[in-house]
Amino acid sequence: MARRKSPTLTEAELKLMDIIWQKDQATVTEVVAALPKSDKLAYSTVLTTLRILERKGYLRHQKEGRAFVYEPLVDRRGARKNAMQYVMSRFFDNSPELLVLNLLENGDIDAVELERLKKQIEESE
Amino acid sequence: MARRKSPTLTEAELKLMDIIWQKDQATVTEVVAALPKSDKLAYSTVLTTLRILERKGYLRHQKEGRAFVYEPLVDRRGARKNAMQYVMSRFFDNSPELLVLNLLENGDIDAVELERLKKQIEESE
DNA sequence: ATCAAATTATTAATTCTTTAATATTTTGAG
DNA sequence: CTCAAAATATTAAAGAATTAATAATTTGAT
Repeated sequence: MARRKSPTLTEAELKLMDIIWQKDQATVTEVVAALPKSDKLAYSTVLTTLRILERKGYLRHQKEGRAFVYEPLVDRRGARKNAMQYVMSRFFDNSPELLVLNLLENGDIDAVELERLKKQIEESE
Repeated sequence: MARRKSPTLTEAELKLMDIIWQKDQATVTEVVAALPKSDKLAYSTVLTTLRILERKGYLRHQKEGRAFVYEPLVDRRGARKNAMQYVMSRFFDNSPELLVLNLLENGDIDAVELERLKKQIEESE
């Protein structure tokens, strides 16, 4: 038997999604151009990965003029939610409270941020 | 060229880590026995995956009596931290505050939990 | 000391990911 | 209409993950 599809976006996939989110929509050529020169990819590489993203339901494309224009079906907000949902279910027993508690315990949030958070909580009540 | 190693624990890996965390340490046979009958795995499958986990630095083993006993090098707390670190860096611009804000906005945390959280924040100040 | 049971090691098949070379198709320019 | 450039499609190689069959080794019991 073989492995299951990755439940979350992989590194390479995420890099391309970042570009498309930032530009709203993009052709293959535009994505290639937008890659940081530190890690350029071949046109065909980008095309293949965009296809995978389409198969996974993160993108769709339509012919516009001569080229395919890719646009997100899942926006950044949605991807964030997916990622959090996964981590929450697999590491934090589906408890957002436990997750936040862990952040607090690990000292990942400094005093200033804590104050701001408290205010945010009060507002959202 | 080829893909990079998964930065986080994969599904199959996580399932086995869950068992070992829960038991503190375990032989291959014990892990196999502890698998839920809904998704049993062959002895050799478990062995292979434990080897991978060892290669990744999540486990180590030592011969104890006749069998290898595997024990965690990364505990649940550490794995949680790894997972959060990854999500935070890749989806939340390294901002734990942004992450928590998203949880609040998405309504993932109910009123009772919010109260409790506020108290926790006050305590940790 | 030998044998069978338990355990580990080897090997392998399948799928996904990542990368990219090359082939084919489309289309704008002349 | 023809041709070259641009774009897409095909193909593929190699690493990683997932699963497992089978081979080799170890060891406790008799």
